Formats: sequence, structure tokens, C-alpha cells
Amino acid sequence: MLTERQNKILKLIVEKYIKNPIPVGSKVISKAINCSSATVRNEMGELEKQGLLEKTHTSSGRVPSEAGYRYYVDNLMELKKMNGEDMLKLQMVFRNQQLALSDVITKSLQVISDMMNYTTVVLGSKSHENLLKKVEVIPIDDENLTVIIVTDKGHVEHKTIKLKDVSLEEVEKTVSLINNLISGTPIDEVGKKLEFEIKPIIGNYVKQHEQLYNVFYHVFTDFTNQEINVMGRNKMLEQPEFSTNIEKIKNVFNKLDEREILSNIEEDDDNNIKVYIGNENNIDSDVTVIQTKFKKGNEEGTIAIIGPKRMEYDRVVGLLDYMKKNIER
Amino acid sequence: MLTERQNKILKLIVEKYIKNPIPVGSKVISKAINCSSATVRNEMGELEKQGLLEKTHTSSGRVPSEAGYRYYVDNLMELKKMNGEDMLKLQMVFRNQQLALSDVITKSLQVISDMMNYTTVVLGSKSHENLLKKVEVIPIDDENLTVIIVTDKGHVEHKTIKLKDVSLEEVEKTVSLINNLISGTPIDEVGKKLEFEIKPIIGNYVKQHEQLYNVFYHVFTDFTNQEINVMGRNKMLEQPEFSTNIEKIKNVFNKLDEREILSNIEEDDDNNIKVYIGNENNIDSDVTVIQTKFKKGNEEGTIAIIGPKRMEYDRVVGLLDYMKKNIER
DNA sequence: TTTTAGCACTTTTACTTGACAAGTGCCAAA
DNA sequence: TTTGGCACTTGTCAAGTAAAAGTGCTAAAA
Repeated sequence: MLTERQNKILKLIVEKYIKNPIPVGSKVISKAINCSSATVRNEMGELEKQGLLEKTHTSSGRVPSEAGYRYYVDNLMELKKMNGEDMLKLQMVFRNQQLALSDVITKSLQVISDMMNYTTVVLGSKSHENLLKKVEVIPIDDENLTVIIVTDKGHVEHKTIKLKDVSLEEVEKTVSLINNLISGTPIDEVGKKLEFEIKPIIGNYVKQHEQLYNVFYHVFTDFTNQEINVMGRNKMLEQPEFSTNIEKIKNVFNKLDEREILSNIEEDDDNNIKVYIGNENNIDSDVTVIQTKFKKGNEEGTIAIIGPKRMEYDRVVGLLDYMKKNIER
Repeated sequence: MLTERQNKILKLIVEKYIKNPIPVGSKVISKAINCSSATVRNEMGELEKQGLLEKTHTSSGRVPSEAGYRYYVDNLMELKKMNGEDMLKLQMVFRNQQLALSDVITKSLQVISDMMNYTTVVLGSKSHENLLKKVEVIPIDDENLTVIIVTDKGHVEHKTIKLKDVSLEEVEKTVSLINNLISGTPIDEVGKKLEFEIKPIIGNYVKQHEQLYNVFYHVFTDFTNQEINVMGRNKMLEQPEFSTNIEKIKNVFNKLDEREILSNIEEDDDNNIKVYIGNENNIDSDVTVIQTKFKKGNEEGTIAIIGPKRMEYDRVVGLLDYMKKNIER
């Protein structure tokens, strides 16, 4: 348990360091609270013993450790009211009545990325929560065929395929079978249903039924299991902790491209705003992910903001809170 | 006009520098051709006077200038036969009979990006070359509606929109009007046709015709005017000329995200393989873009490979040539 | 008991210095 | 026309120095 003064000092150090990423010395702190630098040094030593602060070298000022950030977020941070300008920018997006919810979210996270210089992510609902709504087939020329799949959440995917020696009627018959028999099925179970419910039937009247079955099977299994939208990826380059370290950047950029890692973001089950600092997330030990789930009607998903550990926690949490409330009403 | 020997020296320098990005001295060259380093130095001085070589400092070896690369590409480069391994990897993609052409191209450029460590780009045909094939509307819930647009090239886009106080029948009637009256129109002219051919008609029997018209108008004008696919963006970080220079990276990454810049790639009108070195392209003075158009049936587009000026020109040109030929037959 | 002044100590950073390597330009001889 | 040779330039690396920033600790003050 920390004393009042220790809390005060830790808070000051974290906030100073967030503003300006250079180690914080005892002198600046001693000016801010009313006591000598020696006293501050003693307290800093104690905070370091507790694992909340670190030194970059024996005689440097202090930097918050991962545990320090954690403690700050859990105990010291005060939620910041959004400033008028930020709110105005977001209201411009929210006010637009014509936009569907998913567009509103995407656009406003784009705005947030620009105003904070952090990367933002929107994750849609997972494939097992998306039910097949409709399959549509549109012939492009005598060889190619575009297959369009729509889910009940309005997620659309399409793929153009080549079919040989299969008549259009055969294809259309198959599609109408699919629409009649297995729409309403979760996307990731469609493959199974195709095999057991559609394949036996079309076997009877489609010459190239094996081929036709294979094609549809692939279209459905290639269906991405979650819509993922990353915005402001390049903002990562603006952060001093990364802009001097190509290896970090490579890692972060590669992770942002890996769908599996990103979809891990959504693991948590409750509805609050979550902060994953450094090693607490799967992306990189030097980033923090702040995220929250949202749910409105039958649409749900997760929005996340990714930045350096030295993130403006209070501002970001405030923003996400505002976003969430605006989405859900 | 250069002498035989000058050509030889320039070629050697360019190729050595491409292999290993350190300035090339007279000694190594003198060993490769049969004469003394002093002679080589004289020739190098001459090549520098002609603007084909540069020094990084007064006593450094030489580095090819932009004009040097250009001269190399135009006069000295010998086309390289593809090696068996590269060919094998690509054949694996080409052999897959089930893939539609656009997937074959995308997949093989992904392979090329991985084997060369360069960024690759595929551009589809422009919107004025894409004719509206079909509009499809799928109701998601009582407020939202997914609109799907398919072009004759198999390019698909979709958008979910909110409609208030418009009945489903009204929407469907409008859509069938669009499909009957203006399918076959180039995408970028659909807006106009909507206004003059559809709006007057629906005005008669749709209550909220203004709203309905606006929604469709926006869907069509938001249609991206060209499909652009960038692969291996992160490969840029592997190039030593960029990995030490964050500002360069920022610029290149931002350019790769700007559709306008990329679509400039397609400006040229003939069918050959084009090389745009440094300032000859719009992306960055330190990159080279090698590109070619392809055309098969009614599908056409451009494929491009983007790397440092110090690019393996012969290998890349060979690859693109191979790609082009394989696509077109 | 807590706070503080003060001092010795450590480390980083920015410069300088010197030695060496790599490479050039140019002159004079082959 | 080519080449050997030499003076000269620049970059790099290691070592050294001085100043700046900050710490820990001790002993005195509150």
C-alpha cells in the first residue's frame, strides 16, 4: 500500500513521462509537491523497490514500469472529460443520419486515429455469430461466376470462380437449394451442411456435382471469420518509441496484419473498457491496447485503440467511453 | 556516347551496388576488367562528369546516379532468365484451374513480393471501364438495407444504408428500374443517369423519393473508382535504404495508402514493361516502380513492383514479363 | 521520526584526438 | 593511352575528456 505522497509522486511521474518521454528526475517533482528533492528521491527509491518505477541507468531519472502504468490506470488516473473540439469532430460523424452503424463506427475511429495519432481497430462479430442470409450468383462471362454471400449482420463477401461444363441452370438450382435449406446457419457450419444436405441432392441431377460442390465449399470456408478494420496503421510511425526502432515497427506492423492476433483482442467477456498494457496484450510488449465491446440491436463488435505504453490513458478511456455510449443509444 | 569500356565499368558498378549497397571503388573494378585501378579511376571520373555516377564524399567510391540507373536499364541490362525455383513457385499458382484470373494475379504477386522482398500492386480497370451489371438489395432489419453493386468485370462493392419511412416494395421497385434502365452504363456515369432517368420516374410513386434517390446516388458515387491491391507493404522495411530512415518510410507508406498516387501508376498507354526510377515516379525519389499492363478477355489492369532504386532490375523485369505472358494466354 | 542539505559517485552525451583504411586525383614515366 | 605512385581527403573506430543530470547516502536540522 502506498502513502498519499507516494501516489502523488507516481502520478506526477507517469503523467510527465506521458507528455514527454524522457526520464523524470527528483528536482522537477520536488517543485511540484512541496518538499525537497532528497525526500522525493527517498520516495522514488521506495516506489522502485515496489516495482512501479524503473531507471534507464544507475544515475538516470525514473520511468514508469509496466506495473507502474498498471497501478496508475487502476488507482490514480482521473477520467478526463472530453474537450469540446474532440467532441465536435465526433458529433459530425454521429449526427449523419444516413450512415449505417458500422460506417459510423469506422468513420469515427478514423477521426480518433487522426486526432490522437494512435492506431484504431474495429472488429465485427465472429463468423459463428453470423448467420447465412443469402447467396447470390451472378454470371460474368461464359466461364466466370461471381458468388456473393450476405450474412444477417450485413457482412458481405464475394469471390469470382471458374466453372467448366456446368450449366447456369444447374448453378442456379444449387444456389436456390442453399438458400432454401441452409440459410440461417452460422457461417462456420455451412461447410458441414453443404456436405450432408446439399451434396447428396445435387449428386442426382448435376453432372459435375463434385466440382460444383467443391467450389461452394471453398467459397464458404474462405469466408473470413471476422471483419477486421485497421485504421491509421501509419500513426505508429509517429511515436518516438517506435520511430527509432525498426525492429519494433516491423513486429507491430506484422502483427497488425495477422488476423489471428488482432482477433485475440476480443477475448474478454464483459462489457467494460479494458486496458492491456505491454505484455498484457499479444501485439507487442511496448504497446498498450485499450478496447471495449459494443452492442446495439443485432450488431456487436469491439473497438480498440493501440498506442505506445506511454499512452494518454485518461483521454483514450474517456473517448472510448463516449464512443460506446453514443453507439449504444 | 560511352566507350565499350565505360559501358562495362558502369554495368559492373551498378550490379555490384545492387548486390551490396556500399560505394564501389576502382580497385574491385580493375580486377574485373583487365586494367589498372588508375585507368578505372579516369573512366569513373568521366562517367561522373556525364552524370551517371556519384560520390558520397570526396574520397568515396562511386554510386550510380538516377541517370546511371536509367542508362543501365536502357542500354546495359541483360534480361535474366527466371530461375527454376521462382518459376516453380509461380507455376503452383498458375496451375490452379479453379482460381479466377484476378485471384491468380493477386496470389502470384503475393508470391513475388515474398521472394523478392519488394512491395507489389495490382490495379484493376478504372471505373469508367466498369459497366454496371446488377444492383441487388437485401434487407437486414427493419431499418437497414445492404446494397450490392456488381460490374461486368466482376468487381463487387456493397454498402449498408439506413432508410426511414420507405417501404421495401418501393425500394425493390426502384432497384428493378435501375437494373432495367441503366445497367450497362459505366459506373462513373450512373450518378447522372440516376438523376435524369430514375429520379423523375420514382418521384411519381415513392413518397420519400428524395431520400431514396440520395441514398442510391451516394452509393454509386462512393464506388471506388479502381480496385487497388497492395501486397507486402511491410517488405519496404527490409530494404536498408529505408530501414535507417523513418521519414522515407513514412512518406512511402503514406503514398501507398493514397489511392490517387497509386492509380497514377497506370498513366502509360502502351503495353510494354515500364521502369520508373526515382523522380520518374510519383511515390518517392528513392523508389523504383516497374510495371506493365495486362489484358485478357474483358479483364485488364496493371501490375507493379515497387522497390528501392537499387532494385534487381533484370530479375524483376524478367518476372513481370513471365507474369504478363502467363496471364495473357 | 521525518526532512533536508550536501557531497561523492555514476552514467550519458557531446567533443576532440589520433590512427588507420579506403579511396580519389593527378603527375610523370612507361 | 595506360599505369605506378604519391599526396590528399574523408569516414570510422577507439580512447579520452569535460560537462550535465541525476542518484544514494550520510549527517545535521526540524
